[in-house]
Amino acid sequence: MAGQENIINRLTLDRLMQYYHWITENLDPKTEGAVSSSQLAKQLTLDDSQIRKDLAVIGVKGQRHVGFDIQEVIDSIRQLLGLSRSHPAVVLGAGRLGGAISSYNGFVSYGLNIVALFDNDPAKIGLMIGGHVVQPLDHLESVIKQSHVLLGILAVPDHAAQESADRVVAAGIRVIWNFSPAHLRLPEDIFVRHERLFVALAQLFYHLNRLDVPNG
Amino acid sequence: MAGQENIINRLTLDRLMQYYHWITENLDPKTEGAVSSSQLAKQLTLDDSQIRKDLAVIGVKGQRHVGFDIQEVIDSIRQLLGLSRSHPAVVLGAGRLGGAISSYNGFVSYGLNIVALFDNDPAKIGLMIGGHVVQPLDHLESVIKQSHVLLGILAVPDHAAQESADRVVAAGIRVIWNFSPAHLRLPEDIFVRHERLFVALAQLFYHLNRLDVPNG
DNA sequence: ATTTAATTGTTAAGTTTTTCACGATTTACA
DNA sequence: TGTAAATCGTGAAAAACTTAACAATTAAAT
Repeated sequence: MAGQENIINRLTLDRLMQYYHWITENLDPKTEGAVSSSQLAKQLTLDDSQIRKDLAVIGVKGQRHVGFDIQEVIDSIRQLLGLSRSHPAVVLGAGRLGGAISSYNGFVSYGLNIVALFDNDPAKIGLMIGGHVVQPLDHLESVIKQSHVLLGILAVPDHAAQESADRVVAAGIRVIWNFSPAHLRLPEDIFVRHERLFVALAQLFYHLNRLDVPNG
Repeated sequence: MAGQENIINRLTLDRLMQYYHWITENLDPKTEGAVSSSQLAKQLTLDDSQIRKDLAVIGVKGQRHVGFDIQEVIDSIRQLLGLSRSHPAVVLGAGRLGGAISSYNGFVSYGLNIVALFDNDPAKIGLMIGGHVVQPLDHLESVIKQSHVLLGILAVPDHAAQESADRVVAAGIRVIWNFSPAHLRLPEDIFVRHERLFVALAQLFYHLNRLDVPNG
């Protein structure tokens, strides 16, 4: 049916973002008109038909013997993700990780707009981190409402994560980017992306341990 | 064949780490003897047979009608990943992210041992960050060799990533945890885990955009 | 004009991962 | 003792995801 749109899955979205990033970093739409799936595949160590499928999902058509129009790929992904718009977000937790997230310009260039940074530690309140004054948690609800914020970024310690999540959801947040190790239990209509950095250690250590074993 | 061991895949390792984390944070082996797969599944929003299969992979047997012995689960995962050992690592990039990684105690408690933090910005060299003095990149090779470091953590900007990776590999690093957005091209025997935080924005923005659409 | 090489679009095949389903046990309890 | 409830272990089914394959087409080269 017309207009019926399937939800694009996580892996495809992640790869589309990678394509966008690589193309905008490495190609100039003015001098280079097209990019082929095999070129992208080689650069990103992926399968070329995977790339053609991903682009088909968002309606980008290639030209045979030529490839995909760079400007069209860029525009389509920008359109799909709203990269030209500003996406307001609040960050909870003004520790080192929260500070890093709040001040990283790479995210800003994609349209992530941190409107406030919160912490409940009196020693941190008032500090300037990455252009943001650290505010007390009391301000959370009013900021979320006034700035119509729908995205919450959690960079709080494990023990505070569930409570923080419940609180931002109650205040109107609908999408959460969770950097805490805690698994959050939230209503089904709240979208959560867990970053779970610590689980990577499992894979890293496992592979390190196998290096010693000759028969590994 | 005896001793033949299949490589445990990424998803299983990640989940095992989650089990370990949840159990050690929430259960006490002394007071609670066993944990059931359905209990874990409920807490982590997973399928219970998934959990039984993951534990079977590492040889942990449960007891019917009881569950899995908590101490045995903990010990087996610690053993598998070498969580009782110290894993020396170097961090490249003493920006906010590199600083956050270097000073996060959560990683330390799993045995990650940051032996040095490097940067090529003269303004940063000599600074104390999370208990580590920032060193110039000239020291990189000697530190890696002297401390027998096999794990390198990259928290450098996009444009410096490939060069940094090549350099640590040349110095003896075999496993890389890459926080830069760049896709690294390295020899096949070097294990790389890409963190690629920015790709999460694709999913977050996509879901945010769909909230507005009533028919989404 | 013909041939060659490159490239898409897409179907089919293959692989991996997750979920389901249920027999076999075991414990608790009436 | 017998019944009910809980739980594992595992094989089969389903779902999700990736890779292979190739006809169709196009541009470039000769």
